Amino acid sequence: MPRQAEFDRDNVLDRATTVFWERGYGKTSVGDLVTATGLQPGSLYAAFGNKKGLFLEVIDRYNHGSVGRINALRAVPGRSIEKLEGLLQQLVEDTATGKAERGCLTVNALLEMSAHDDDIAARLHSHNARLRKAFAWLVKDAQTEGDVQATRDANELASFVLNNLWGMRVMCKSRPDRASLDAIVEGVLNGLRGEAS
Amino acid sequence: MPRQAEFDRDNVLDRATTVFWERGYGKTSVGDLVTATGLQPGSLYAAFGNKKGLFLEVIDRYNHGSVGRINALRAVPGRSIEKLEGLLQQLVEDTATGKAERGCLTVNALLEMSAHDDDIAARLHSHNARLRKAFAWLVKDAQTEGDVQATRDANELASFVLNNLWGMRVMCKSRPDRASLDAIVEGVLNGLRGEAS
DNA sequence: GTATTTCTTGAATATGTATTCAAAAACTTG
DNA sequence: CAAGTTTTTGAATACATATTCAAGAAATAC
Repeated sequence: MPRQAEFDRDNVLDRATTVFWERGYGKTSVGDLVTATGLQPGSLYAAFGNKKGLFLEVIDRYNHGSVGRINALRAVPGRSIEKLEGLLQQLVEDTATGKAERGCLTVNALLEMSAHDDDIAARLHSHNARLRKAFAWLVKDAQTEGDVQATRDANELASFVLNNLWGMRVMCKSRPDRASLDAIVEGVLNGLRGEAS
Repeated sequence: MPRQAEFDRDNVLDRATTVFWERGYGKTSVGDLVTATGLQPGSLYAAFGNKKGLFLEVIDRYNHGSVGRINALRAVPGRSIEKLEGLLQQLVEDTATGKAERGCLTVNALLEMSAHDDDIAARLHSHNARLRKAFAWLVKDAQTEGDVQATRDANELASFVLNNLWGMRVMCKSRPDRASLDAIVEGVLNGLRGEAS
């Protein structure tokens, strides 16, 4: 068993993630990936097949991380509605300070690629389904704790939450004022609590 | 005053809009625009400067239409909250049936281009400001009609509405189920009505 | 130390792109 | 009809791109 690869796959994927995140799929050239990862074209293609293969692995990792963070949050002690609120407020904070200006890799990729590449679209759809399921569990927790109306389906409420998260992933591109972002969080919480009309 | 241009500028812009909307800015080649508009490269460049100039004119027109529709809605008789609900439900309908799969040209462009081109980014930001202002007027109407809590700023509530519209412009790419979309509308209306915690 | 297998290198390939420009065509005015 | 001006044409330009591949380098096994 001679000579093993020199590079660290995780490290390469991290660097590739940054580039794809900042530039998008289409505007990221293989040359950009070569300089960012330190791998020559030949090595990149040997390891990941092609640009698309590398991208698929990047978004898989990204989604795995996102879903993992939600699930980890569930395990932490505390009221679930406050965890949800904390999540939203963290995004507000990052958006208001410009830290979240790159947006969400998944959302960016969905808008850029879903109409052009069925493989990438399918992957992103399954990622979204997984993320929504994770949120649905958190919402369900909040329902049993009495902080969210229990009469409505947790999956659908999770869609409402996700809808606002994604909206903010759009809004972050135009540097919104904090008051508006706070109003969004308030709106989401009111919507979850909501009395039927 | 010799020879006037043969093509109809509005017609050309309409066709260009369709192409940019379906393919995005980056994946739309000048060749695509040539076949879609029927104009040869030279004529296109004479009329619009370059690809970016044409795109800017396209998104200007698009925003003008969006804002115009909201303002026109205000002039129609009826309760403003019902107009808002109708707007949301129309988007739900189009999203559920796949008619809105192209998403929103402005949102698509914002995510694709804002990090890459300052001119386009600036234009889109001012478009967004105009759209939010139009929504704020509609929300303000609903406040004076007593259907939306009057204690909160109309601009901020408009941001909450817009946030959900934009979320749906992301969601439409993954063909969401109707129940989730309905839940979003319900959540928005609850959020607007909202009792302070 | 040698043989063997794998990784690495980076130039070459083939394709696609935005943009320009000189020549031809077409319309208007006198 | 003739002169003048502008539009239209489409091939040429200059550049960027994803991917391949043959040669060289490096590590293991015996």
